[in-house]
Amino acid sequence: MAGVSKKTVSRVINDSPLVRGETREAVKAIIRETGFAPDPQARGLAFRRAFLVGLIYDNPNPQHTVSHQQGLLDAFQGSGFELVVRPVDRTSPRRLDDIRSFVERQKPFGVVLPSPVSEDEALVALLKELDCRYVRIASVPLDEPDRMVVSHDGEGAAQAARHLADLGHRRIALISGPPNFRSSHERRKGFEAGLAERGLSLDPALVRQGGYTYETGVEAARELLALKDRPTAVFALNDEMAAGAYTSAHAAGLNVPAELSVVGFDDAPIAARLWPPMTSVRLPLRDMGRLAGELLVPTVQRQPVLHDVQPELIVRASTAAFPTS
Amino acid sequence: MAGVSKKTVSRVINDSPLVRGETREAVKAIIRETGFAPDPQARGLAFRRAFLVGLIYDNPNPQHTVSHQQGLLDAFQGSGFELVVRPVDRTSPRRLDDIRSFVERQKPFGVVLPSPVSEDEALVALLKELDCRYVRIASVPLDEPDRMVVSHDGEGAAQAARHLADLGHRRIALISGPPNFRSSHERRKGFEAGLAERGLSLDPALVRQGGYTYETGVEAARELLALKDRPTAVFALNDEMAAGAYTSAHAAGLNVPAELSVVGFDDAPIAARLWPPMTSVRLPLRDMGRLAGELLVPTVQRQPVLHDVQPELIVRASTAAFPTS
DNA sequence: CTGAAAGCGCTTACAG
DNA sequence: CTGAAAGCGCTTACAG
Repeated sequence: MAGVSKKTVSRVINDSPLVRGETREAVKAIIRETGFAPDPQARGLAFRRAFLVGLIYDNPNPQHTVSHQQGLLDAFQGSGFELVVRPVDRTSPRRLDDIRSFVERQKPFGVVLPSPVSEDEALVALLKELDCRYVRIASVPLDEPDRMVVSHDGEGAAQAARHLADLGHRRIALISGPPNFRSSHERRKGFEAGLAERGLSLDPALVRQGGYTYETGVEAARELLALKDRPTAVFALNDEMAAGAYTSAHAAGLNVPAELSVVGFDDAPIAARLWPPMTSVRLPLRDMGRLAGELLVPTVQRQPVLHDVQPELIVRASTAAFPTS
Repeated sequence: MAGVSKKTVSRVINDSPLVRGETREAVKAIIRETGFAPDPQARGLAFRRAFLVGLIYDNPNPQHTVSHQQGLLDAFQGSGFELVVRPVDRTSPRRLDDIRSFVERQKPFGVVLPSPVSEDEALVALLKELDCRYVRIASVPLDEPDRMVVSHDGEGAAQAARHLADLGHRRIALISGPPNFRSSHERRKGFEAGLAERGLSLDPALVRQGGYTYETGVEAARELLALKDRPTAVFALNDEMAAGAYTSAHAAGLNVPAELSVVGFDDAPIAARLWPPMTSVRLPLRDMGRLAGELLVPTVQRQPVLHDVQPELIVRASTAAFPTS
């Protein structure tokens, strides 16, 4: 009803093919001049689906959460989608009811699930039942490609293994993660594969299970360093536990890296701030968030979307040749 | 039109006083049985205001962001409000346009501004112009009480000062923060006040300005430790810079705490993971978020809401008596 | 204190 | 390819 027609505008906004190119351009021009922006509430009501994307997370590492948020927002740039944040307790049985009521009430456009929530098959089943789109972020493919961003943690762990092997280490210890985290298995498998490439294998006596926390890292490393024939290098499956290994090395009076090389995983901010600065495997967390967002949200002109991301070993000063030359 | 009437339900949900107690209870009972939940989209459309609260932040410390989010969600528990996340670049002139279009389009119920965004008066003026409610989180009152959560950083810094003075330190250095952060001034003022209580004063020769980053902490501490008459203790106005002080102490071959006591501010996760574990001032970040949420959102039965929160010095192993007995 | 009407700003079928 | 009608699920005045 403005300079042009009236509810054809709706068609233009929603990219309906039933509009002549001429008309479309005219309307677009007006929209640009006016700075018109459709009301997301009204649009959502009519669509029966809100322009919100939920981030459902349960990660002890705030860096992961914030980086994923950043990446998702990179993807939503100018799309009109908003990011809504939903922490859950993955050990709580109430989590399913929480998510059910969130999805039923808010009718989000979709949700993204970083690990370890992405590994919660009961939650994913619920999402399917509710007909809610989702994208999972995990270390390995767990779903059809359009619903996955894969970080290949195993490859990162393999890089760590090669690095330590190439430095001459032979007695290499591993502090693993909790068995209910998929990433823990993938990182371990990748590490063993990397060692195998160099003709080495993991000595079961040099493996301790941790829980991805600082405290469990302290304890696991304490045990390892108390061994008669102690390891000359240790790979911890995340930086929190690697920081724990530093602490136990200090407590045992061992110098890092002269007497013990340490490698972590995550390249959290702490890695570069410990002394000596720690070698660690970096995950492109922000990119992972961005890819998840691109997968979830339909953008007008989208390049072929990637589903994979590659970890990278950041070598700092916590690893040294053995024997010391 | 159900067991009872029909659009009286609306009145009940919105706590209108124009409903008889009896009717109200009857309707509430039905609501409870049915598990009925009003559609936030439709409600928002009619109210011309969405049931979303925006968190507008620009904080380099992800722990702050995530803890504030947690606290806000604690407050929104069961209220039907959702938290939408909006990082901004406080140095970008575009930030005002970004926030303007966010507020105009989404019509959020309100926004919360943690520091340093809370100190951005141009942004606050914009919010007022747009008639958008807000709550600021800052180290000192910057606004009327109902729009403020105050963390009293100065008091935390004073505790650090007293602690170091009581340990016998006299040559105490300060690594300050960037001048455009209000918290930097407040922490410094509080620190000087704490020293004054013990009859001490800050020696200008022992003050260096940092930028709240690890790197600036490294540099500031390097200079301080190179002084002929070097300090025996250093207070850094955040943990990132305090971690930098550890690094420079290592580089200078100085033992913490035997030759240098270090105190940080924030009690970030890194504080407890450094070696030796670091003494630091803790801010109750989650509580701060919760209070901001309670201030913003009208809850049925609300206790008198607090606007203040108190920091607490967490003493660990980076501080020791001087001279060493 | 409670009901019938009109409207929030969009969209989806339905005709032309 | 484009317009007029009905409806998304709620709320705010307006009468009773």
